This record gives sequence, C-alpha cells and structure tokens, in this order.
Amino acid sequence: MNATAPKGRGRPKVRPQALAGQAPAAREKPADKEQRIYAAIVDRVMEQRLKPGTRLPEAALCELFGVGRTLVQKVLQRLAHDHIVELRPNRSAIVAMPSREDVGKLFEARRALEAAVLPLVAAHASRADYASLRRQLRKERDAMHRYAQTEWAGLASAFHLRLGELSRNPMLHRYLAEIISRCCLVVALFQPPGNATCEHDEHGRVVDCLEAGDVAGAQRENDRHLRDLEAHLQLVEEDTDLSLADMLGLSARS
Amino acid sequence: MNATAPKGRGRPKVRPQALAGQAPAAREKPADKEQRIYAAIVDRVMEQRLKPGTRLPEAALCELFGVGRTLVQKVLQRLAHDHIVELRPNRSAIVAMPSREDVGKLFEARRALEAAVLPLVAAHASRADYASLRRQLRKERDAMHRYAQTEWAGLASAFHLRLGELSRNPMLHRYLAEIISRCCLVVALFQPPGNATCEHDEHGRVVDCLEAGDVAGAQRENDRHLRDLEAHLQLVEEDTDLSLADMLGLSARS
DNA sequence: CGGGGATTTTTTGTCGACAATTAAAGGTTT
DNA sequence: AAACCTTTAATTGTCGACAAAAAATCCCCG
Repeated sequence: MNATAPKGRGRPKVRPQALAGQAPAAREKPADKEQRIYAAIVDRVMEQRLKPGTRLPEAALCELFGVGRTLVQKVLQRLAHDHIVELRPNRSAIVAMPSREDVGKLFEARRALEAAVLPLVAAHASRADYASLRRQLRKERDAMHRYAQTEWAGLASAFHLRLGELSRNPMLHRYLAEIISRCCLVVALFQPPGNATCEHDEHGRVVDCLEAGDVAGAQRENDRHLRDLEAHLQLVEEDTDLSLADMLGLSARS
Repeated sequence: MNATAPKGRGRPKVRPQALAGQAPAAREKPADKEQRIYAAIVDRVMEQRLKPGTRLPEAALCELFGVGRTLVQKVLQRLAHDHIVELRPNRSAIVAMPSREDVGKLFEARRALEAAVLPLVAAHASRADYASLRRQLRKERDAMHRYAQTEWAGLASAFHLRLGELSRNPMLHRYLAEIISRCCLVVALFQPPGNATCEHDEHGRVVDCLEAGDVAGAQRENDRHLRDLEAHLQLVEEDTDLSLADMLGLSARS
C-alpha cells in the first residue's frame, strides 16, 4: 500500500507511486488537462501498474497532476462510468475490482462485440491498416520475449482496441474499449504475473483471416482466442486463491 | 423556448417546462436523488417531452429538483456520458442533438447489439417474461390507437430496452439502453410527430420467433425492423428540412 | 495479547462566493 | 429594416472553507 511512512497518531496519506512524475503542463485547456489525467490513469491500469483495489484519493491526484479537486472529481466520475474506477460514498475511489460474476458476463459481451466489429473491420481496413496491425504484433512479440509484463499487457490489449478503431463505428469502438479495459482488470486480478494472456499466434491468425476477406474465419479464431483466455483464467483461478489474498493485502475491500 | 417572460434588459432565465413539478423528496440519500433526477430527464427525453437542443441550465435544475449544483453537475456529466445531453464549455447543457453522420453509425451499432442480445434472450427468457412482453405490446398498441405520441414513443423504445434486460448481460443491456436513447433523439429530431416509429406487428413477430426458439428468425425480423426504421428516417428527412428549422427555432445551436 | 475506545488525521461531499464567459434585450447607426 | 454596439443578467467553472465520514494509530483494560 502506497501510504506514507507511519509517523504517529492519525491516518497516513495515500499516494499511488505508479502515478508519480506527472508534470503539469503550463497553460493547458481544462479539457486537455482532463483528458491527460484520464489517459494517464487508464494507461497505468491497462499496463497493470495500477492494480485493482489501489486507492486514488482526490488530494493525491490534485498534487500529482497539479490540478484542483473539481477537475479530479470529474475525471474520477468519468473513470467510474467506464468501470475503470469504483466510487464509494465518503470513501476514496479505488481502481475497480471485478467480481467473479462479472467475468463471464464481460467475456460474453466481449465476444459479441468483437464478433460485431470484425465484419466492419474487414469492410473498412486498408492495406496500410493491416501493415500497421502487423507492426503492432511484432512489438507485442518483442515485449513478450523481454518479459516486460506491463508493456506487453498494454500491447496485447491494444491489438483488440485497434480492431475497435478499425470498425469505424465510434459507439462499438467505445464499448469495446470499455470491455477490454475491464478485462484487463480481470486479468490483473485473477492471473499471476508472467502468464501469457494473449499469445502472438492468435492475433496473427485473426489478422490473416481478415486480410484474406474471411470474416467468418476471423470471427471463429477470435472467438476461440477469447474463450481460451477466459478458460485460462478459470483454470488459474483455483491455484491463485492464496496469492489472491496476498495480492489484495488484508482487506483492500473491507 | 422556455425562457421567462421578457422583463427588460438582460438575459432571460431558461426554465424547461417539461421538467416542472419535480417535488423534492424529504430525507433522501444523495445517490437516490441523483438517480431520480437522472431518470426524470431520461424519461422525458425518451417520451420526446424534452426535445433535442433544449437547454438545461444548472440553476434551473437546482430549483426544479431542489438540490445543489454539485449534484446537478454530476447528473449532467452522467447524462453526457450516456450521450443524452451535450455539455459545452461555458455554455448550458442541452439535450443532445445527433448529427446526420451519427444516424447510420447508431443504427449499425444497434443492429449489432440487438443481434447479439437476441440469442441470450432466447436462452434466458421464461414463459412469464414472454407474457410480460406481450402485455407490453398491448399497451404499446393501445397508446398508438390513442395517438398518445409521447407515451407511445416511450413504450416503443421500452420493448427494445426490455430485450436488453432479458439478455441478463448487464454490459450489453447498458450499451443497448444508451443506443436506444440516442435513437430516440434521432427520431425526435428527424421525424415529425405523428409518424409511426415502431409498428406493432414488427415487435410481435420478433417475440413470436423468440418464443418459438427461432433465434435466426428473430434476428432477421428485428434486423429488418431496424433497417425499416432507419430507411423511414431517411425518406422523411428530405421532407422535413423546413419543419426541422421550425423545430429548432432560430438557432438552438449558434 | 487482543479488543475496544479515544485521538488524530485524511478524505469526501457540499456550499457559497467570485470571476469569466455567454446570451438576450434595448438602443444607435447605416 | 438590418447590423452593430452597449447594457444587463444568466450561467458556468473554480476555489476555499467547513462539516461529516472514514481510516489509522495509540493507549488502556481485562
């Protein structure tokens, strides 16, 4: 827990280290500030630098980002709408902690959304888009070989996010982005570091099918990939009950 | 425009009449207040009592609902997040005005979501659920026969919302709810009063197929229904350009 | 040693105030 | 009559202050 060192009586301050080093930009529009703060938090959640249950007090965010409480509250509400963060009355915001009941529903929704997105990708993606996707896959594979867990977790998700972008449907893109963020939280919570979440070949096979115009094939590969991912979580879940308690500390959710 | 009567120099207040009569409840939890205000606004948008472009000043909402600005701002942000309302820097919130580019994307997303939801409905719905759906269809038909436009607009949407509920997937349900609200705004903006938006038979046919376990049939019927609805908007669109200017007043969007 | 209570501090929710921005009305000029 | 300017008032964004709730620590007692 990133609380300050105990100094005596009273409640110690909470300052999440993962967000350190956010220099405020001079003369920035409020909307840009808001977006910068939002993105900083989302990125660290996606990269698993901010773990589920981590406290995000307003005052800490104000200091770290050099902004007032009004803006911080706005960002936190926004993050809560996207289920990245949980807000609780009279208590500090925390990085969201998906429940076990959420997991199946999230994957169900994700399969539906990705199945919906793939035909649109096939309809809209250019050769340059596919080339860019393959570059992304290479970066992903490199990160996996370097065992750079946080980088790779971000990149693995980024592939799926990119599919949402390529659908050219802003609504589906946004919903998929939300679902993927939430799946990242699930992975961060229920799977120990070091385990493969998305294997390189799976993404490559989806892209192969798309590029060949085989939408049904891409949907099948992707569906299988997502089901594998979900099943992998279920398998690991039994073994990680003890490490889960470790991960959460005594009572991140008393 | 629901501005107060002109009294001389100065800017008149804006007080949307559609929201009148919101008595504040005594001793209500903040979260309940928030939800009450949110629901009141959403309902009136869905029933087309609050038209796209209608201004919703914070002070007016504070008075009408008997709450402070903090809560109002929170609700407005939430409504903006759901695309019911648009927030603009230094200007009052307005009921959202979908652009023409939005329309196609909305319907595309809606078709995808409803297609995803229908198999889940078929998997989960009980006989009681179908009976309830049919009761809803009867209410819808009654409202249509009474030419109760606002009631019927609400009920027509309610059918689709109910499908989202019956999917038992909270994420898909929420996304569909948002899309349907936004489609209501599209209808309110682009289609004159009195035109049928959802015909009774179409909903009935979807329910028939579902109850018979014919998911593909339900998807086909529903897809056709949504495509008809969209096409209907496009047809009417050419004829309503003048009434659109009427509807918006001189410059609801200067 | 463990539990409970008191104390201290942190943190959130809310309000009022103020300044900046915006919108509408009235008056003036072309 | 239309365009422009001035005046007036509404409205939003933000901050500081305060009270309530919550969390952590310390102390005391059994």
